[in-house]
Amino acid sequence: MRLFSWLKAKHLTDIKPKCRICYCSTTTFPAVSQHKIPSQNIHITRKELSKLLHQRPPKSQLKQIHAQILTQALSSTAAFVNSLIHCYLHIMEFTSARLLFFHYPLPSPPILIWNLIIRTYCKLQNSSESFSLFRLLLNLDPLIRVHPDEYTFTFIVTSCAHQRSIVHGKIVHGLVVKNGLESNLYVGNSLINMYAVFKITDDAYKVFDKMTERDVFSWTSLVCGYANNGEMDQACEIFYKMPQRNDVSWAVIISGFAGNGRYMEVLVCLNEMFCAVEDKVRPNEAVLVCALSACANLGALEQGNWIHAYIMRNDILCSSNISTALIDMYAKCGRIDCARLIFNRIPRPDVHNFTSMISGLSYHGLGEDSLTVFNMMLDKKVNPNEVTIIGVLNACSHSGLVEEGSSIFYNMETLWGLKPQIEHYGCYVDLLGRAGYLEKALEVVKSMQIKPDIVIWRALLSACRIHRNIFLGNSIIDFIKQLNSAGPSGSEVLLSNLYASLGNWEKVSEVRKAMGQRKTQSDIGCSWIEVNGVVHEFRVADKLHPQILEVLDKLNELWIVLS
DNA sequence: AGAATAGTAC
Repeated sequence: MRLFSWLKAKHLTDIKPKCRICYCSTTTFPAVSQHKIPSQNIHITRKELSKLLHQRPPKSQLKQIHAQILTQALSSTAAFVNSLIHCYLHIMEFTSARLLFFHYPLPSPPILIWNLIIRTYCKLQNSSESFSLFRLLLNLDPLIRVHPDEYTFTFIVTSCAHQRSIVHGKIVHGLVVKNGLESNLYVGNSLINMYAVFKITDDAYKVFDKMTERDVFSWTSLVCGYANNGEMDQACEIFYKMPQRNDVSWAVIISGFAGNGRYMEVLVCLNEMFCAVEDKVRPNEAVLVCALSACANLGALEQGNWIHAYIMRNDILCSSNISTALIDMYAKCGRIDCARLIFNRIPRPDVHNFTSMISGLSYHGLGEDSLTVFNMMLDKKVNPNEVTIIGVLNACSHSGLVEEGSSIFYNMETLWGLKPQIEHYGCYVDLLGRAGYLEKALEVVKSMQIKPDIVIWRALLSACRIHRNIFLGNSIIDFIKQLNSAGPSGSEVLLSNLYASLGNWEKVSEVRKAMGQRKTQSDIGCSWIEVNGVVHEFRVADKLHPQILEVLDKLNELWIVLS
Protein backbone atom coordinates (compact mmCIF):
# COMPACT_ATOMS: atom_id res chain seq x y z
CA MET A 1 0.00 0.00 0.00
CA ARG A 2 2.78 2.33 0.90
CA LEU A 3 4.39 1.79 -2.47
CA PHE A 4 1.22 2.88 -4.19
CA SER A 5 0.96 6.06 -2.24
CA TRP A 6 4.48 6.66 -3.33
CA LEU A 7 3.35 6.10 -6.89
CA LYS A 8 0.61 8.63 -6.43
CA ALA A 9 3.10 11.12 -5.10
CA LYS A 10 4.90 10.82 -8.40
CA HIS A 11 1.63 11.62 -10.25
CA LEU A 12 1.48 8.22 -11.82
CA THR A 13 -2.24 8.04 -11.24
CA ASP A 14 -2.72 11.00 -13.55
CA ILE A 15 -1.80 8.91 -16.56
CA LYS A 16 -4.86 8.60 -18.73
CA PRO A 17 -3.82 6.59 -21.80
CA LYS A 18 -6.23 4.97 -24.24
CA CYS A 19 -5.09 1.62 -25.54
CA ARG A 20 -5.25 -1.66 -23.66
CA ILE A 21 -1.57 -1.78 -23.05
CA CYS A 22 -0.52 1.76 -22.30
CA TYR A 23 -3.81 3.49 -23.18
CA CYS A 24 -2.27 5.34 -26.13
CA SER A 25 -4.21 5.36 -29.38
CA THR A 26 -2.38 2.52 -31.10
CA THR A 27 -3.52 -1.04 -30.57
CA THR A 28 -0.55 -2.81 -32.08
CA PHE A 29 1.24 -5.07 -29.71
CA PRO A 30 3.92 -5.70 -28.65
CA ALA A 31 5.92 -3.19 -30.68
CA VAL A 32 6.84 -0.78 -27.91
CA SER A 33 8.00 1.95 -30.23
CA GLN A 34 4.51 2.48 -31.52
CA HIS A 35 3.14 3.35 -28.12
CA LYS A 36 3.30 6.92 -27.01
CA ILE A 37 3.99 6.34 -23.39
CA PRO A 38 2.90 9.18 -21.17
CA SER A 39 4.90 10.46 -18.25
CA GLN A 40 8.18 9.37 -19.71
CA ASN A 41 10.05 11.46 -17.25
CA ILE A 42 9.01 9.16 -14.42
CA HIS A 43 11.37 6.31 -13.85
CA ILE A 44 10.75 3.38 -11.58
CA THR A 45 13.55 0.92 -11.06
CA ARG A 46 13.19 -2.73 -12.11
CA LYS A 47 13.36 -3.81 -8.53
CA GLU A 48 10.54 -1.49 -7.60
CA LEU A 49 8.47 -2.65 -10.56
CA SER A 50 8.79 -6.30 -9.69
CA LYS A 51 8.01 -5.52 -6.07
CA LEU A 52 4.85 -3.72 -7.19
CA LEU A 53 3.81 -6.60 -9.41
CA HIS A 54 4.38 -9.01 -6.60
CA GLN A 55 1.63 -7.29 -4.63
CA ARG A 56 -1.03 -8.24 -7.24
CA PRO A 57 -2.20 -4.66 -7.75
CA PRO A 58 -5.76 -3.71 -8.75
CA LYS A 59 -6.53 -2.99 -12.38
CA SER A 60 -5.83 0.76 -12.48
CA GLN A 61 -2.38 0.47 -10.92
CA LEU A 62 -1.56 -2.59 -12.96
CA LYS A 63 -2.16 -0.68 -16.19
CA GLN A 64 0.25 2.01 -15.02
CA ILE A 65 2.91 -0.49 -14.11
CA HIS A 66 2.41 -2.16 -17.47
CA ALA A 67 2.90 1.22 -19.15
CA GLN A 68 6.14 1.68 -17.24
CA ILE A 69 7.36 -1.73 -18.35
CA LEU A 70 6.69 -0.76 -21.93
CA THR A 71 8.45 2.62 -21.63
CA GLN A 72 11.49 0.98 -20.18
CA ALA A 73 11.50 -1.61 -22.98
CA LEU A 74 11.18 -4.42 -20.50
CA SER A 75 8.29 -6.09 -22.29
CA SER A 76 10.43 -8.87 -23.65
CA THR A 77 11.90 -9.71 -20.28
CA ALA A 78 10.29 -13.01 -19.37
CA ALA A 79 10.23 -12.32 -15.64
CA PHE A 80 8.16 -9.17 -16.17
CA VAL A 81 5.84 -10.75 -18.69
CA ASN A 82 5.27 -13.65 -16.32
CA SER A 83 4.44 -11.31 -13.47
CA LEU A 84 2.13 -9.26 -15.66
CA ILE A 85 0.26 -12.36 -16.84
CA HIS A 86 0.02 -13.51 -13.26
CA CYS A 87 -1.43 -10.17 -12.18
CA TYR A 88 -3.91 -9.94 -15.04
CA LEU A 89 -5.12 -13.47 -14.33
CA HIS A 90 -5.43 -12.61 -10.68
CA ILE A 91 -8.01 -9.94 -11.50
CA MET A 92 -9.56 -12.18 -14.21
CA GLU A 93 -8.56 -9.74 -16.94
CA PHE A 94 -8.36 -12.35 -19.67
CA THR A 95 -7.96 -10.08 -22.67
CA SER A 96 -4.72 -8.55 -21.47
CA ALA A 97 -3.42 -11.83 -20.08
CA ARG A 98 -4.06 -13.57 -23.40
CA LEU A 99 -2.43 -10.80 -25.39
CA LEU A 100 0.73 -11.14 -23.33
CA PHE A 101 0.51 -14.92 -23.39
CA PHE A 102 0.15 -15.23 -27.15
CA HIS A 103 2.87 -12.66 -27.82
CA TYR A 104 5.21 -14.19 -25.30
CA PRO A 105 8.90 -13.54 -26.01
CA LEU A 106 10.24 -16.57 -27.87
CA PRO A 107 10.32 -19.53 -27.68
CA SER A 108 7.06 -20.08 -25.75
CA PRO A 109 5.69 -19.54 -22.25
CA PRO A 110 7.13 -21.86 -19.63
CA ILE A 111 4.83 -24.51 -18.17
CA LEU A 112 4.26 -22.37 -15.08
CA ILE A 113 2.52 -19.74 -17.19
CA TRP A 114 0.49 -22.34 -19.08
CA ASN A 115 -0.61 -23.72 -15.74
CA LEU A 116 -1.59 -20.32 -14.41
CA ILE A 117 -3.81 -19.52 -17.37
CA ILE A 118 -5.34 -23.00 -17.44
CA ARG A 119 -5.99 -22.76 -13.70
CA THR A 120 -7.79 -19.45 -14.07
CA TYR A 121 -10.06 -20.81 -16.80
CA CYS A 122 -10.64 -23.91 -14.68
CA LYS A 123 -11.99 -21.69 -11.92
CA LEU A 124 -14.64 -20.35 -14.30
CA GLN A 125 -16.28 -23.79 -14.17
CA ASN A 126 -18.47 -23.35 -17.23
CA SER A 127 -15.68 -22.57 -19.66
CA SER A 128 -14.05 -25.07 -21.96
CA GLU A 129 -11.17 -22.70 -22.67
CA SER A 130 -8.85 -24.65 -20.39
CA PHE A 131 -9.24 -27.60 -22.77
CA SER A 132 -8.48 -25.50 -25.82
CA LEU A 133 -5.29 -24.29 -24.17
CA PHE A 134 -4.39 -27.79 -23.05
CA ARG A 135 -4.86 -29.05 -26.59
CA LEU A 136 -2.65 -26.22 -27.84
CA LEU A 137 0.00 -27.18 -25.30
CA LEU A 138 0.00 -30.80 -26.43
CA ASN A 139 0.30 -29.81 -30.08
CA LEU A 140 3.17 -27.35 -29.73
CA ASP A 141 5.92 -27.48 -32.29
CA PRO A 142 8.56 -29.98 -31.05
CA LEU A 143 11.17 -27.23 -31.17
CA ILE A 144 9.45 -25.16 -28.53
CA ARG A 145 7.70 -27.99 -26.71
CA VAL A 146 6.94 -27.74 -23.01
CA HIS A 147 5.49 -30.67 -21.17
CA PRO A 148 2.40 -30.72 -18.97
CA ASP A 149 3.25 -31.48 -15.37
CA GLU A 150 1.35 -32.53 -12.24
CA TYR A 151 -0.07 -29.02 -11.86
CA THR A 152 -1.41 -28.98 -15.41
CA PHE A 153 -3.16 -32.29 -14.85
CA THR A 154 -4.59 -31.25 -11.50
CA PHE A 155 -6.29 -28.28 -13.17
CA ILE A 156 -7.34 -30.13 -16.30
CA VAL A 157 -8.84 -33.02 -14.35
CA THR A 158 -10.73 -30.49 -12.22
CA SER A 159 -11.99 -28.87 -15.42
CA CYS A 160 -13.19 -32.31 -16.56
CA ALA A 161 -15.20 -32.57 -13.35
CA HIS A 162 -17.00 -29.36 -14.33
CA GLN A 163 -18.03 -30.69 -17.75
CA ARG A 164 -21.37 -32.27 -18.46
CA SER A 165 -19.96 -35.58 -19.63
CA ILE A 166 -17.12 -37.81 -18.59
CA VAL A 167 -15.76 -38.12 -22.18
CA HIS A 168 -12.96 -35.57 -21.68
CA GLY A 169 -12.28 -36.98 -18.25
CA LYS A 170 -11.59 -40.48 -19.53
CA ILE A 171 -9.14 -39.19 -22.16
CA VAL A 172 -7.35 -37.00 -19.64
CA HIS A 173 -7.14 -39.90 -17.20
CA GLY A 174 -5.42 -41.86 -19.96
CA LEU A 175 -2.89 -39.06 -20.38
CA VAL A 176 -2.32 -38.95 -16.63
CA VAL A 177 -1.42 -42.64 -16.66
CA LYS A 178 0.77 -42.16 -19.72
CA ASN A 179 2.67 -39.43 -17.93
CA GLY A 180 3.07 -41.56 -14.83
CA LEU A 181 1.18 -39.13 -12.61
CA GLU A 182 -1.68 -41.30 -11.41
CA SER A 183 -0.18 -41.84 -8.01
CA ASN A 184 0.58 -38.16 -7.50
CA LEU A 185 -1.38 -37.00 -4.48
CA TYR A 186 -2.98 -33.94 -6.05
CA VAL A 187 -3.65 -35.47 -9.46
CA GLY A 188 -5.06 -38.59 -7.81
CA ASN A 189 -7.30 -36.54 -5.55
CA SER A 190 -8.67 -34.54 -8.45
CA LEU A 191 -9.32 -37.80 -10.35
CA ILE A 192 -11.22 -39.22 -7.37
CA ASN A 193 -13.21 -36.03 -7.20
CA MET A 194 -13.96 -36.18 -10.93
CA TYR A 195 -15.28 -39.74 -10.72
CA ALA A 196 -17.20 -38.77 -7.58
CA VAL A 197 -18.91 -35.93 -9.45
CA PHE A 198 -19.92 -38.33 -12.22
CA LYS A 199 -20.96 -40.95 -9.64
CA ILE A 200 -18.60 -43.56 -11.08
CA THR A 201 -17.65 -44.99 -7.73
CA ASP A 202 -15.82 -48.05 -9.05
CA ASP A 203 -13.31 -45.91 -10.90
CA ALA A 204 -13.00 -43.48 -7.99
CA TYR A 205 -12.11 -46.43 -5.79
CA LYS A 206 -9.62 -47.80 -8.33
CA VAL A 207 -7.73 -44.50 -8.34
CA PHE A 208 -7.88 -44.34 -4.55
CA ASP A 209 -6.61 -47.89 -4.29
CA LYS A 210 -3.64 -47.27 -6.56
CA MET A 211 -2.44 -44.18 -4.74
CA THR A 212 0.75 -44.59 -2.77
CA GLU A 213 0.05 -41.56 -0.64
CA ARG A 214 -3.39 -40.49 0.58
CA ASP A 215 -4.59 -37.61 2.67
CA VAL A 216 -7.90 -36.40 4.08
CA PHE A 217 -8.85 -35.05 0.62
CA SER A 218 -8.51 -38.48 -0.99
CA TRP A 219 -10.70 -40.13 1.64
CA THR A 220 -13.28 -37.36 1.71
CA SER A 221 -13.61 -37.29 -2.08
CA LEU A 222 -14.14 -41.04 -2.14
CA VAL A 223 -16.83 -40.81 0.55
CA CYS A 224 -18.39 -38.00 -1.47
CA GLY A 225 -18.51 -40.23 -4.55
CA TYR A 226 -20.41 -42.98 -2.72
CA ALA A 227 -22.74 -40.43 -1.14
CA ASN A 228 -23.48 -38.79 -4.51
CA ASN A 229 -24.31 -42.18 -5.93
CA GLY A 230 -26.65 -43.03 -3.08
CA GLU A 231 -24.34 -45.79 -1.80
CA MET A 232 -24.55 -44.62 1.79
CA ASP A 233 -23.46 -47.95 3.25
CA GLN A 234 -20.16 -47.83 1.38
CA ALA A 235 -19.84 -44.14 2.16
CA CYS A 236 -20.16 -44.89 5.88
CA GLU A 237 -17.76 -47.80 5.70
CA ILE A 238 -15.05 -45.63 4.15
CA PHE A 239 -15.92 -42.72 6.42
CA TYR A 240 -15.36 -44.71 9.59
CA LYS A 241 -12.15 -46.20 8.20
CA MET A 242 -10.65 -42.76 7.71
CA PRO A 243 -7.50 -42.22 9.73
CA GLN A 244 -8.66 -38.66 10.41
CA ARG A 245 -11.77 -36.68 9.61
CA ASN A 246 -12.08 -32.93 9.34
CA ASP A 247 -15.16 -30.72 9.21
CA VAL A 248 -15.54 -31.21 5.46
CA SER A 249 -15.47 -35.00 5.85
CA TRP A 250 -18.35 -34.72 8.30
CA ALA A 251 -20.11 -32.27 6.01
CA VAL A 252 -19.81 -34.76 3.15
CA ILE A 253 -21.31 -37.69 5.04
CA ILE A 254 -24.06 -35.54 6.57
CA SER A 255 -24.97 -33.92 3.27
CA GLY A 256 -24.93 -37.43 1.77
CA PHE A 257 -27.67 -38.51 4.17
CA ALA A 258 -29.57 -35.30 3.53
CA GLY A 259 -29.28 -35.66 -0.24
CA ASN A 260 -30.61 -39.19 -0.04
CA GLY A 261 -33.58 -38.14 2.06
CA ARG A 262 -32.28 -39.95 5.14
CA TYR A 263 -32.99 -37.08 7.51
CA MET A 264 -33.03 -39.11 10.72
CA GLU A 265 -29.48 -40.22 10.03
CA VAL A 266 -28.48 -36.61 9.45
CA LEU A 267 -29.39 -35.80 13.03
CA VAL A 268 -27.85 -39.01 14.37
CA CYS A 269 -24.65 -38.17 12.52
CA LEU A 270 -24.65 -34.60 13.79
CA ASN A 271 -24.88 -35.92 17.30
CA GLU A 272 -22.02 -38.30 16.58
CA MET A 273 -19.98 -35.40 15.30
CA PHE A 274 -20.37 -33.60 18.60
CA CYS A 275 -19.22 -36.75 20.38
CA ALA A 276 -16.21 -37.32 18.10
CA VAL A 277 -13.70 -35.49 20.28
CA GLU A 278 -10.79 -37.26 18.59
CA ASP A 279 -11.56 -35.44 15.32
CA LYS A 280 -11.45 -32.05 17.07
CA VAL A 281 -14.15 -30.71 14.77
CA ARG A 282 -17.05 -28.34 15.12
CA PRO A 283 -19.96 -28.28 12.69
CA ASN A 284 -19.28 -25.88 9.85
CA GLU A 285 -21.83 -23.95 7.85
CA ALA A 286 -22.54 -26.81 5.43
CA VAL A 287 -23.21 -29.19 8.33
CA LEU A 288 -25.55 -26.75 10.04
CA VAL A 289 -27.44 -26.03 6.83
CA CYS A 290 -27.90 -29.77 6.16
CA ALA A 291 -28.99 -30.40 9.73
CA LEU A 292 -31.54 -27.57 9.60
CA SER A 293 -32.84 -28.88 6.31
CA ALA A 294 -33.21 -32.33 7.90
CA CYS A 295 -35.16 -30.82 10.80
CA ALA A 296 -37.36 -29.00 8.30
CA ASN A 297 -38.13 -32.20 6.43
CA LEU A 298 -38.77 -34.14 9.64
CA GLY A 299 -40.81 -31.41 11.25
CA ALA A 300 -38.36 -31.71 14.12
CA LEU A 301 -38.94 -28.34 15.71
CA GLU A 302 -37.16 -29.06 18.96
CA GLN A 303 -33.93 -30.16 17.25
CA GLY A 304 -34.20 -27.21 14.89
CA ASN A 305 -34.57 -24.89 17.82
CA TRP A 306 -31.55 -26.44 19.45
CA ILE A 307 -29.42 -25.90 16.33
CA HIS A 308 -30.61 -22.30 16.18
CA ALA A 309 -29.60 -21.84 19.82
CA TYR A 310 -26.24 -23.48 19.09
CA ILE A 311 -25.62 -20.98 16.29
CA MET A 312 -26.45 -18.06 18.58
CA ARG A 313 -24.52 -19.44 21.54
CA ASN A 314 -21.35 -19.89 19.50
CA ASP A 315 -21.57 -16.56 17.71
CA ILE A 316 -21.66 -18.31 14.36
CA LEU A 317 -22.21 -15.79 11.61
CA CYS A 318 -25.80 -15.98 10.41
CA SER A 319 -24.88 -16.16 6.74
CA SER A 320 -27.36 -16.10 3.90
CA ASN A 321 -27.30 -19.90 3.74
CA ILE A 322 -27.91 -20.27 7.46
CA SER A 323 -30.74 -17.75 7.60
CA THR A 324 -32.36 -19.31 4.52
CA ALA A 325 -32.21 -22.72 6.18
CA LEU A 326 -33.58 -21.30 9.45
CA ILE A 327 -36.55 -19.65 7.71
CA ASP A 328 -37.29 -22.88 5.89
CA MET A 329 -36.97 -24.95 9.06
CA TYR A 330 -39.31 -22.77 11.11
CA ALA A 331 -41.83 -22.52 8.28
CA LYS A 332 -41.90 -26.28 7.69
CA CYS A 333 -42.11 -26.98 11.44
CA GLY A 334 -45.23 -24.86 11.66
CA ARG A 335 -43.65 -21.79 13.23
CA ILE A 336 -44.22 -19.27 10.46
CA ASP A 337 -44.04 -16.56 13.14
CA CYS A 338 -40.43 -17.52 13.94
CA ALA A 339 -39.63 -17.73 10.24
CA ARG A 340 -40.89 -14.18 9.81
CA LEU A 341 -38.87 -13.03 12.79
CA ILE A 342 -35.65 -14.42 11.31
CA PHE A 343 -36.47 -12.91 7.94
CA ASN A 344 -37.28 -9.47 9.36
CA ARG A 345 -33.95 -9.36 11.16
CA ILE A 346 -31.93 -9.79 7.96
CA PRO A 347 -30.61 -6.33 7.07
CA ARG A 348 -30.40 -6.91 3.32
CA PRO A 349 -32.17 -10.13 2.34
CA ASP A 350 -30.96 -11.82 -0.87
CA VAL A 351 -32.89 -13.95 -3.40
CA HIS A 352 -32.50 -17.07 -1.30
CA ASN A 353 -33.79 -15.43 1.88
CA PHE A 354 -36.76 -14.01 -0.01
CA THR A 355 -37.43 -17.31 -1.73
CA SER A 356 -37.57 -19.37 1.45
CA MET A 357 -39.82 -16.77 3.10
CA ILE A 358 -42.15 -16.70 0.08
CA SER A 359 -42.34 -20.50 -0.09
CA GLY A 360 -42.81 -20.74 3.67
CA LEU A 361 -45.79 -18.39 3.57
CA SER A 362 -47.17 -20.28 0.57
CA TYR A 363 -47.48 -23.62 2.31
CA HIS A 364 -49.10 -21.92 5.26
CA GLY A 365 -51.84 -20.83 2.87
CA LEU A 366 -50.82 -17.19 3.30
CA GLY A 367 -50.95 -16.36 -0.40
CA GLU A 368 -51.53 -12.65 0.05
CA ASP A 369 -48.60 -12.30 2.46
CA SER A 370 -46.45 -14.30 0.12
CA LEU A 371 -47.24 -11.90 -2.72
CA THR A 372 -46.55 -8.95 -0.43
CA VAL A 373 -43.06 -10.31 0.28
CA PHE A 374 -42.59 -10.96 -3.43
CA ASN A 375 -43.48 -7.36 -4.23
CA MET A 376 -41.20 -6.15 -1.47
CA MET A 377 -38.44 -8.13 -3.13
CA LEU A 378 -39.11 -6.49 -6.48
CA ASP A 379 -39.18 -3.05 -4.82
CA LYS A 380 -35.75 -3.73 -3.33
CA LYS A 381 -34.50 -4.57 -6.84
CA VAL A 382 -33.72 -8.15 -5.93
CA ASN A 383 -34.34 -10.31 -8.99
CA PRO A 384 -36.28 -13.53 -8.51
CA ASN A 385 -34.85 -16.83 -9.72
CA GLU A 386 -36.64 -19.97 -10.99
CA VAL A 387 -37.25 -21.24 -7.47
CA THR A 388 -38.76 -17.94 -6.34
CA ILE A 389 -41.31 -18.14 -9.14
CA ILE A 390 -42.25 -21.68 -8.11
CA GLY A 391 -42.85 -20.42 -4.58
CA VAL A 392 -45.00 -17.51 -5.75
CA LEU A 393 -47.02 -19.69 -8.13
CA ASN A 394 -47.61 -22.18 -5.31
CA ALA A 395 -48.73 -19.35 -3.07
CA CYS A 396 -51.24 -18.27 -5.71
CA SER A 397 -52.31 -21.85 -6.20
CA HIS A 398 -53.01 -22.49 -2.52
CA SER A 399 -54.88 -19.22 -2.14
CA GLY A 400 -56.80 -19.25 -5.42
CA LEU A 401 -55.08 -16.12 -6.75
CA VAL A 402 -55.55 -17.07 -10.40
CA GLU A 403 -55.09 -13.65 -11.96
CA GLU A 404 -51.94 -12.79 -10.03
CA GLY A 405 -50.43 -16.20 -10.75
CA SER A 406 -51.26 -16.03 -14.46
CA SER A 407 -49.70 -12.62 -14.78
CA ILE A 408 -46.49 -13.80 -13.10
CA PHE A 409 -46.37 -16.99 -15.17
CA TYR A 410 -46.88 -15.23 -18.51
CA ASN A 411 -44.46 -12.40 -17.74
CA MET A 412 -41.61 -14.25 -16.06
CA GLU A 413 -39.54 -14.37 -19.20
CA THR A 414 -39.98 -10.74 -20.28
CA LEU A 415 -39.66 -9.29 -16.78
CA TRP A 416 -36.87 -11.37 -15.30
CA GLY A 417 -35.51 -13.41 -18.20
CA LEU A 418 -36.68 -16.69 -16.68
CA LYS A 419 -37.83 -19.23 -19.23
CA PRO A 420 -40.70 -21.31 -17.80
CA GLN A 421 -39.45 -24.80 -16.96
CA ILE A 422 -41.52 -27.93 -16.60
CA GLU A 423 -41.84 -27.20 -12.85
CA HIS A 424 -43.39 -23.81 -13.58
CA TYR A 425 -45.89 -25.40 -15.95
CA GLY A 426 -46.65 -27.89 -13.19
CA CYS A 427 -47.40 -25.10 -10.72
CA TYR A 428 -49.45 -23.16 -13.23
CA VAL A 429 -51.52 -26.16 -14.29
CA ASP A 430 -52.05 -26.90 -10.61
CA LEU A 431 -53.13 -23.30 -10.02
CA LEU A 432 -55.66 -23.38 -12.84
CA GLY A 433 -56.85 -26.87 -12.00
CA ARG A 434 -57.41 -26.21 -8.31
CA ALA A 435 -59.33 -23.06 -9.13
CA GLY A 436 -61.59 -25.13 -11.41
CA TYR A 437 -60.33 -23.92 -14.78
CA LEU A 438 -59.87 -27.46 -16.05
CA GLU A 439 -60.33 -26.71 -19.74
CA LYS A 440 -57.87 -23.84 -19.56
CA ALA A 441 -55.40 -26.06 -17.69
CA LEU A 442 -55.65 -28.72 -20.37
CA GLU A 443 -55.16 -26.06 -23.00
CA VAL A 444 -51.94 -24.95 -21.31
CA VAL A 445 -50.71 -28.55 -21.18
CA LYS A 446 -51.47 -29.02 -24.88
CA SER A 447 -49.69 -25.80 -25.83
CA MET A 448 -46.55 -26.60 -23.84
CA GLN A 449 -43.30 -26.63 -25.77
CA ILE A 450 -41.78 -29.04 -23.28
CA LYS A 451 -43.13 -32.58 -23.16
CA PRO A 452 -45.50 -32.77 -20.18
CA ASP A 453 -44.25 -35.09 -17.47
CA ILE A 454 -45.99 -37.14 -14.82
CA VAL A 455 -46.13 -34.16 -12.43
CA ILE A 456 -48.23 -32.19 -14.92
CA TRP A 457 -50.66 -35.03 -15.54
CA ARG A 458 -50.87 -35.67 -11.84
CA ALA A 459 -51.75 -32.01 -11.19
CA LEU A 460 -54.48 -32.21 -13.84
CA LEU A 461 -55.78 -35.50 -12.49
CA SER A 462 -55.79 -34.12 -8.98
CA ALA A 463 -57.85 -31.16 -10.24
CA CYS A 464 -60.28 -33.56 -11.92
CA ARG A 465 -60.71 -35.31 -8.61
CA ILE A 466 -61.36 -32.09 -6.70
CA HIS A 467 -63.88 -30.94 -9.28
CA ARG A 468 -65.23 -34.43 -10.07
CA ASN A 469 -64.67 -34.14 -13.80
CA ILE A 470 -65.13 -37.76 -14.87
CA PHE A 471 -64.67 -37.29 -18.60
CA LEU A 472 -61.43 -35.37 -18.49
CA GLY A 473 -60.22 -37.64 -15.70
CA ASN A 474 -60.73 -40.77 -17.75
CA SER A 475 -58.85 -39.42 -20.76
CA ILE A 476 -55.91 -38.43 -18.60
CA ILE A 477 -55.83 -41.86 -16.97
CA ASP A 478 -54.77 -43.37 -20.29
CA PHE A 479 -51.79 -41.03 -20.50
CA ILE A 480 -50.81 -41.75 -16.93
CA LYS A 481 -50.96 -45.48 -17.50
CA GLN A 482 -48.57 -45.20 -20.43
CA LEU A 483 -46.15 -43.08 -18.44
CA ASN A 484 -46.40 -45.43 -15.48
CA SER A 485 -44.80 -48.25 -17.39
CA ALA A 486 -41.66 -46.15 -17.47
CA GLY A 487 -41.28 -46.06 -13.71
CA PRO A 488 -42.99 -45.98 -10.34
CA SER A 489 -44.78 -42.89 -9.12
CA GLY A 490 -47.42 -41.78 -6.71
CA SER A 491 -49.85 -41.26 -9.55
CA GLU A 492 -51.43 -44.64 -8.87
CA VAL A 493 -52.58 -43.37 -5.51
CA LEU A 494 -54.20 -40.45 -7.30
CA LEU A 495 -55.64 -42.78 -9.90
CA SER A 496 -57.24 -44.91 -7.22
CA ASN A 497 -58.42 -41.80 -5.39
CA LEU A 498 -59.98 -40.55 -8.59
CA TYR A 499 -61.81 -43.86 -9.12
CA ALA A 500 -62.86 -43.70 -5.48
CA SER A 501 -64.25 -40.21 -5.81
CA LEU A 502 -66.19 -41.38 -8.84
CA GLY A 503 -67.48 -44.32 -6.80
CA ASN A 504 -65.87 -46.88 -9.09
CA TRP A 505 -64.77 -49.30 -6.36
CA GLU A 506 -64.02 -52.11 -8.74
CA LYS A 507 -61.34 -50.02 -10.42
CA VAL A 508 -60.03 -48.88 -7.06
CA SER A 509 -59.31 -52.39 -5.90
CA GLU A 510 -57.80 -53.24 -9.27
CA VAL A 511 -55.29 -50.38 -9.03
CA ARG A 512 -54.52 -51.06 -5.38
CA LYS A 513 -53.90 -54.70 -6.13
CA ALA A 514 -51.46 -53.84 -8.90
CA MET A 515 -49.70 -51.43 -6.55
CA GLY A 516 -49.45 -54.05 -3.83
CA GLN A 517 -47.71 -56.45 -6.16
CA ARG A 518 -45.06 -54.03 -7.31
CA LYS A 519 -44.41 -51.98 -4.22
CA THR A 520 -41.17 -52.41 -2.42
CA GLN A 521 -40.47 -51.22 1.07
CA SER A 522 -38.83 -47.99 -0.05
CA ASP A 523 -41.81 -46.93 -2.16
CA ILE A 524 -44.20 -46.83 0.74
CA GLY A 525 -45.24 -43.39 1.88
CA CYS A 526 -44.20 -42.30 5.30
CA SER A 527 -45.27 -39.55 7.71
CA TRP A 528 -43.44 -38.05 10.63
CA ILE A 529 -44.41 -35.95 13.58
CA GLU A 530 -42.29 -34.67 16.40
CA VAL A 531 -43.72 -34.84 19.92
CA ASN A 532 -41.64 -33.68 22.87
CA GLY A 533 -38.44 -33.90 20.88
CA VAL A 534 -39.06 -37.45 19.66
CA VAL A 535 -39.78 -37.99 15.98
CA HIS A 536 -42.50 -40.60 15.37
CA GLU A 537 -42.68 -42.35 12.00
CA PHE A 538 -45.85 -43.80 10.48
CA ARG A 539 -46.29 -45.91 7.37
CA VAL A 540 -49.35 -47.05 5.48
CA ALA A 541 -51.32 -49.56 7.61
CA ASP A 542 -48.70 -49.18 10.33
CA LYS A 543 -48.68 -51.79 13.08
CA LEU A 544 -45.17 -51.16 14.32
CA HIS A 545 -45.51 -47.99 16.35
CA PRO A 546 -45.58 -48.87 20.08
CA GLN A 547 -48.65 -46.72 20.67
CA ILE A 548 -50.48 -47.56 17.44
CA LEU A 549 -53.62 -48.75 19.24
CA GLU A 550 -53.99 -45.49 21.14
CA VAL A 551 -53.35 -43.54 17.94
CA LEU A 552 -56.09 -45.46 16.15
CA ASP A 553 -58.48 -44.91 19.05
CA LYS A 554 -57.87 -41.19 18.90
CA LEU A 555 -58.36 -41.22 15.13
CA ASN A 556 -61.72 -42.92 15.55
CA GLU A 557 -62.69 -40.36 18.14
CA LEU A 558 -61.85 -37.52 15.76
CA TRP A 559 -63.62 -39.27 12.94
CA ILE A 560 -66.83 -39.36 14.97
CA VAL A 561 -66.53 -35.69 15.94
CA LEU A 562 -65.88 -34.62 12.35
CA SER A 563 -68.65 -36.67 10.76
C1' DA B 1 0.38 -22.54 -8.66
C1' DG B 2 -2.64 -27.63 -6.66
C1' DA B 3 -7.54 -31.34 -4.57
C1' DA B 4 -13.16 -32.20 -0.95
C1' DT B 5 -18.83 -29.92 1.59
C1' DA B 6 -24.09 -26.62 1.95
C1' DG B 7 -29.86 -23.75 1.35
C1' DT B 8 -34.82 -22.07 -1.13
C1' DA B 9 -39.21 -25.75 -5.31
C1' DC B 10 -41.09 -30.20 -7.42
